[in-house]
Amino acid sequence: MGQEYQQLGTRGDSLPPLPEAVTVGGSAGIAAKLRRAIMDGAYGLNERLPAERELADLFKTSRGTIREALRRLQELGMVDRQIGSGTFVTYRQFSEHTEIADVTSPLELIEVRLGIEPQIVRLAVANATAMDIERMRKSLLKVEGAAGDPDAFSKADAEFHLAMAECTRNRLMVWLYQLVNETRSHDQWAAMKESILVPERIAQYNAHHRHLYNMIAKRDLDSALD
Amino acid sequence: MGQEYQQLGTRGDSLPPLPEAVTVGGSAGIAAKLRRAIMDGAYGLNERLPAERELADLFKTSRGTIREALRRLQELGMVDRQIGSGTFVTYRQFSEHTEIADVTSPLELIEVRLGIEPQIVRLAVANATAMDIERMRKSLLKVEGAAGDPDAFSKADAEFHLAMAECTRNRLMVWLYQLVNETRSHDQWAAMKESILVPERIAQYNAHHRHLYNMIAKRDLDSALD
DNA sequence: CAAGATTGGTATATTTATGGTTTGAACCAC
DNA sequence: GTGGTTCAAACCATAAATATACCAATCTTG
Repeated sequence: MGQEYQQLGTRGDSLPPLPEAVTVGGSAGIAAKLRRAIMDGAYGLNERLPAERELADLFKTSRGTIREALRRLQELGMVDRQIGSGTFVTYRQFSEHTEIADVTSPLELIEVRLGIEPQIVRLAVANATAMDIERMRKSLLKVEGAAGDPDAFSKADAEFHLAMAECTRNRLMVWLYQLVNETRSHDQWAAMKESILVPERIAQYNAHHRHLYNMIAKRDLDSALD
Repeated sequence: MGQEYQQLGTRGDSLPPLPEAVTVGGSAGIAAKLRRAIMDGAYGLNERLPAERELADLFKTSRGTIREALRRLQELGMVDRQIGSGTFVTYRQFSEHTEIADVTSPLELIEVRLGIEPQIVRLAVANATAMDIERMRKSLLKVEGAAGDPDAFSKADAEFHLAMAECTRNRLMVWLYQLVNETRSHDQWAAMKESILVPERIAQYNAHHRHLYNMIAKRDLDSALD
């Protein structure tokens, strides 16, 4: 039984001499190595670590020791373990630059959306092809079919409006609208979704959707912008 | 499944002998590979992916695993699946500013700009602070001073409209408008600039600018949207 | 238009992989 | 000796992957 971690006097680790001092052996040392690996990004957020038995083989130690090391990481909140699945990283590297989506309030999103959509309708009425309208029709059916599930509705709703944006045949417009949709998928909006998308509101939206579709399909601009 | 974490050296106390290991097996790995393929353009927009049974054969896995992977892609909004037809890509590569800018025509840019600006004016009238208006005034003076130089005028014009966008106090709106401005700085637009920005047209624009400024400064919505 | 083929959707049972737990032995520092 | 740690092996509970069959919508072909 090679007990290689007993050389307390000598630092076997070739990493720069950290003030944390000598690399200890056993579960503590393994925990430190794994922690370092996670913080260095070797394992990203939500990624799975090797199974306990594999780690035991890799570190030439027993599974019990690996479990002890993982238990420490779990107490540190760096990993989450799930029976039957594996051990997953929950540590988030703080490299994130603040995305616009993270600082956009639902009100700002609605303001932009309301501002863009009338122009989308105008251009859609003018430029939509038969294929565009067909795609829009399918999206309409899908969103109407998802009226019972707020989550599915939200997704289908985004798809419908995107299909409408594509009717403009304006790539920049499609791109802008897609960005708005992406923003919509973030935290604050997701939190509001449940409370906003009550059946009554969904019914209103669906009526509006069908109205928009009919007007674009019939090329009736004045009515669509009511 | 079969991922062999190669045993490196048998150094007793080595650096973390951790597996490179991004290759998570199972559905997660399959999903990652497919996602990569789509984002690399191997499958374009609205293109059909191989059938589930084919993919299962390709990846040497079961259909259930393929379905799980596709389900993840669907949740990411990258694919759409239709019974009897297949799985289709809904992901658009236009996520980088540079790419969309290169394929946007001046007409598309104008369409978007005309669509956004009325809403910007509305929100600006409602939300502008004294400081915002002061900044807008300075930009107005600068753009009026650059009337003789098409290049300087174009730059100052963008600055003026950005100042107006900032009057909305809507970060998403400002962000969108910045993107529009960035797009405007590219080749096709630059080529047209010389021919479009004749003195007469510049005078028209400047009159419009001053009108917008006055209306926002006076909080006069109806008049601004004439 | 009708029939067969193709495709995604669903269900079920089996196998495999993984973390959780227990037990017992060996070793070490105190 | 005592307590703590490590090692080793076995077993359990859960989840994922596999394998198979069938259904429903769609497409293709005659």
